[in-house]
Amino acid sequence: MSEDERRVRRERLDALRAAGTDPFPAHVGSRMPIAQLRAENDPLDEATLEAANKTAAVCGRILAKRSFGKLLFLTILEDGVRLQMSVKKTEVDAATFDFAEALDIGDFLRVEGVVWRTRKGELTIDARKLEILAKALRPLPEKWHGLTDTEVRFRHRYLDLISNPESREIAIVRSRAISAVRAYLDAQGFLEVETPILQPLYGGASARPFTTHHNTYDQKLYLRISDELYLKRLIVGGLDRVYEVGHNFRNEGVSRKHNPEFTMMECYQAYADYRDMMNLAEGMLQSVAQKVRGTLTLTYQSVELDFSGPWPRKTMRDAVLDATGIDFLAAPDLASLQQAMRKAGVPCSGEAPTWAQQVDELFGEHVEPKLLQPTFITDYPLELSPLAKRSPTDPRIVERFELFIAGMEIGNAFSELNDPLDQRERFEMQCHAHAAGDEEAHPMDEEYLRALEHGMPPTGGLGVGLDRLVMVLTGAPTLREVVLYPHLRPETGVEQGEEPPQS
RNA sequence: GGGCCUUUAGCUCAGAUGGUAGAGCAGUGGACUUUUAAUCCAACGGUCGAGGGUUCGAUUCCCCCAGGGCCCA
Repeated sequence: MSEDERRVRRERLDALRAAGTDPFPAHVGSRMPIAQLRAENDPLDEATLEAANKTAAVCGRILAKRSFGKLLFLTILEDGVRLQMSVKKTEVDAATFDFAEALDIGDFLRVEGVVWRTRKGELTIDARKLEILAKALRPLPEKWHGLTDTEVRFRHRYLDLISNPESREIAIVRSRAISAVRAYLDAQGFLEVETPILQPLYGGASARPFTTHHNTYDQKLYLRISDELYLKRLIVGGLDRVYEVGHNFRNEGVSRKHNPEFTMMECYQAYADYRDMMNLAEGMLQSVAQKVRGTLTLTYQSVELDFSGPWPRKTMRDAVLDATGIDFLAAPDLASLQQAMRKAGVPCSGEAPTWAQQVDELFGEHVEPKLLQPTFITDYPLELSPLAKRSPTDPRIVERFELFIAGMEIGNAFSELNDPLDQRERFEMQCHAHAAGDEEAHPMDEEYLRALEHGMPPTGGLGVGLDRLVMVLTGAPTLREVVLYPHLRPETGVEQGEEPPQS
């Protein structure tokens, strides 16, 4: 019969209980964070520490154990910082030494002891008193190679966070970045609000929704695909600067840049337009980069990104024209645009059903991947933007921009359409598109129209994809790296609540 | 959804033109008071992702399914 590690650990847990020690005590004695202990003692040399003979107590999880018979070294980890501890047979009683020897990698403990420095110069706490804080029944991933299996890293993110400091760093940067976004908006007088995630009607973006059901009301509900329409109703209500940070849900596949649920910041500002939103976006992202990375020069996949402004602003027409030689405004319908593409030698999938979608495809294929430096692309075809205000100079386009960084759409903004009659027409256009097979087309929203009919001031709105922003800030190659729990298919053949054999 | 790759011990990985498999780390026993990927000795550890087919025999070849990755839509 082979040794089963979980059984061995379980037996040790039982032995602790049998000896009257709670392996999961409720209270933790006084302690000093390891980071603080290091900060105070790292500058001190061996002789100084020996003369000081300082006592301290720290807590942490055991990462490694090196035994020398009468001397034991353990490496513990607390809040991302490591510390070596020693247990000497000559300095503790026999029971404490045996207890230390029976500790497993992964266990949490509290140690009180004397701070010293080894011959090799390692700051170490020499135990006088040891207490277990929590027993681990499973081992940690391998100490040298760590955990690399992507699937395990995502399914058991806690192991990833322990094993891979880069993953921990991403989680920390993410949190700080989102805090920095909030701080920036708060400082600009924006009010953070919360709007429904469960909505009777979805809207504010082109996407298919998830559906769910409310039992007691026997009501069909959608998980929101954006916050937009509810936030703009608050503008109607006189909350002139509002924002929300939250999850949106879009019923679509997973890719390097997509997860079915993702985090978005949306903000709306009364008496502003999309130009104001450009300034806001630029200022916000510069502030975030400076705060969390301490610089306006970032490196993404070995490309240096310069966040110092002003960021280039280019119309979609010019961007497509420069990349392909095609002026889509001079080819104002699908047939002439596709003819222009053939003439320019640009491959045409022939799948785009409308002029605007052909423009979108051209842009997505030939322009977007090349937009590495922060760039605002402005003036989108009206059909692609049913909630944006028409350009006063060209009725075919709207006052909208998207912000691109590292070849990804990071932000989307427009001068919000506040003409209820125009908005109704746009919804009707969307309904026709839906009837013609565009499943992502926007549904009619009478409640929203009603709010607009009461009057909405000129308003600028901005959405920023925070997951992608964190990708840019951390250099992460995929969105899954910056989402702690990315969407995965259900695992097959999972061991369910398996009990180790009882002794 | 399509193409390619991948799934072997708890972890990181080898491997056989078909004869049921190895290493390092972890774990176990032993030695060891300055290690930090500790070292040394010994024993232990596997439904080779699931199912089916071909075969005397499949983890290996074929089919199919599932998970994961990359690229494409």
